[in-house]
Amino acid sequence: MDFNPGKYYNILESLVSIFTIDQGQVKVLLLRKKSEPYRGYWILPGGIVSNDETIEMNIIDSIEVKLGLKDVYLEQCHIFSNLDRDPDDRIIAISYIGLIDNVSALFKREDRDDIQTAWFKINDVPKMAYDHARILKKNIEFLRRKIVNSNVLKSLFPSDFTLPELQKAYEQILNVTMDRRNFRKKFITLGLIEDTGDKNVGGNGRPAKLYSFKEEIKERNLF
Amino acid sequence: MDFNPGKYYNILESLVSIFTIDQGQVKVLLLRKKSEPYRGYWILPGGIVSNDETIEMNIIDSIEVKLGLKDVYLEQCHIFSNLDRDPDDRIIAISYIGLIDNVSALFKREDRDDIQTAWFKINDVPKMAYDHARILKKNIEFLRRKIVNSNVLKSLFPSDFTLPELQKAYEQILNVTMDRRNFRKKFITLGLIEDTGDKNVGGNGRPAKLYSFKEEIKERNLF
DNA sequence: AATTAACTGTGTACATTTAACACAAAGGGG
DNA sequence: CCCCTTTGTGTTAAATGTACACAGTTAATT
Repeated sequence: MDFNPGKYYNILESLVSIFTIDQGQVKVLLLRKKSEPYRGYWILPGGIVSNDETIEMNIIDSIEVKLGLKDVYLEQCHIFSNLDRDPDDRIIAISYIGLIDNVSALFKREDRDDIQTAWFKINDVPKMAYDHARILKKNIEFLRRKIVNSNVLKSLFPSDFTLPELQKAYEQILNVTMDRRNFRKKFITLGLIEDTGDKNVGGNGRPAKLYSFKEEIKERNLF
Repeated sequence: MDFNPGKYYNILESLVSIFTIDQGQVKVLLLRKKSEPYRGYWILPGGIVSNDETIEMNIIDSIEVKLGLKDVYLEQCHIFSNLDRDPDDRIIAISYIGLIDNVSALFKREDRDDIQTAWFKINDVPKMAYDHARILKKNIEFLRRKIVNSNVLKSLFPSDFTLPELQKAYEQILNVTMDRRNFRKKFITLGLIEDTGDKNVGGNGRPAKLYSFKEEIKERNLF
C-alpha cells in the first residue's frame, strides 16, 4: 500500500435537529443560508469538528454561541459518509437530535445580521440546502422511535404541561390518533407524572390540569 | 478565530462487533494484538477510514479482506469521540454491529501468521485493548434493542434453525428466561417463519422441527 | 342570567393479549 | 423395553388494550 498521509484526514461536521413542542406542535429549528451556494435555502445548525474537541463539545458550542440555547438534551443519531454529499468537499456529517422544552426555547438569541433562524413544524419544512432534508428526515424518524423514552419526554416538556398537549405531540410524532380517555388512563397509570394542582387558564373550554414529570424517574421506555 | 487548517483534520477508525449464533450461543468475533501496545490483548476488527471511501466501504473491506467473511449485515451503532480514547493519537471511533448466520460464519478465513481470531460468548469476553471493552458493551446493548427487528433475526439465523435455538438466543441477548410454550405460540402467530418439513436429528431428546424465515418479509419490529 | 360552544375529565363493558401451567410425543441409550 | 431428555400442543385465568357516553368547567353570546 502506497502510504499517503493526507488520505486518512477527514473533515467532520456536526448537524443537529433541535426539536421543541410549542402548543402541541412539534417544531424544528433551522437556519437560513445568506451566502452562496444555496443562498436562501435552510440548513441544520452545526459546525466543523476540531481535533481537540468531542462532537458533543462542538455541538454544545454551536448551540450556545450561535443560538444562545442552553440545556439541550442531545442524542447521537446517524453518520452520513456517502461521497456525494457535497460535490466540492468530502465532509462526513454526524447528526444529533437536540431536545428542549418550549420555556427554555424562549431564551433563543435574537437573530443577528449574519444569521436568520426560525422554528418549523416538522411536517412542513422549507427547501433545504445540500442533503439536509434527508438528514432531517432521518432525525425525525429517530425521534419517532425515541419518543417513548422517559428522558426524551422530560426534555421536551417543561415543568407544567397538560395531558392534551402531551397527546398532541405523540399524535404528530407517531402520526396516529389516539383516544383521549385511553391515553390519559395509560399515562397516569405509568406513574411518571404528577398533578401540580394548577390549571391552564385562558384557553377555550374547560381549563386543563397542569402536570409535571417527576424528578426522580430513571430512563426507561414506555409502551 | 485563528485559522489552523490542521485543526479540522480528524482520523477515523471503524470498529465492528460481528455477532453470530452458534448452537444457541451468541458469540462475537475478536482479533488478538500481536504487537505493542496491548500485545496479547483482544480488539474489535476494523480499519482507518480513508477520505475516498464511505465507512460502510471501509468496514466491508476490513471484513472481507482480513477475515474472509461475506454478506455481513451491518448497522451503525455509535461514535466515540472522547479525547482520552488513545493517549497517543486522537482517533474517533465509529462502531457498527455486524450480523452473520453460523453457516456463513464457517467460511471465515484461517488465521494467518499476523492475525489471530476467535469467537467469544458475549458474556465471557477476554481482556481487551484500548477502550474496546466499552465499545463492545455498547454494541451488545445496541444488539439487545435490535433483536426484535425482523432484519436482524433474518441475518443471524440460517435457513434452517429450531425454535429452541431461537429462544436461547433471545434469552441470552435479553438476559431473561421465557416460557417455551408461550414463546413458540407468539413466534408462530407472528407469521415470519415457516416449517421446512425437516427435523434436527442427532441431539438428545425429541428432534426439533427446522424452520426458516420467509423470504418476502419486510423490516419491522416484533414485540 | 341563561344559553351555547369548546374543550377537559372520568367510568364501564368488551375484546385482545399475555402469563401460568400439565401432559403427550419422539428420539437415544442402556 | 424402560428410562432419560428434549420438543410439541391446548386450556385457563389475569392483565392489558379498546371502544364508547356523559358530566364538568370556562369564555363568549344572547
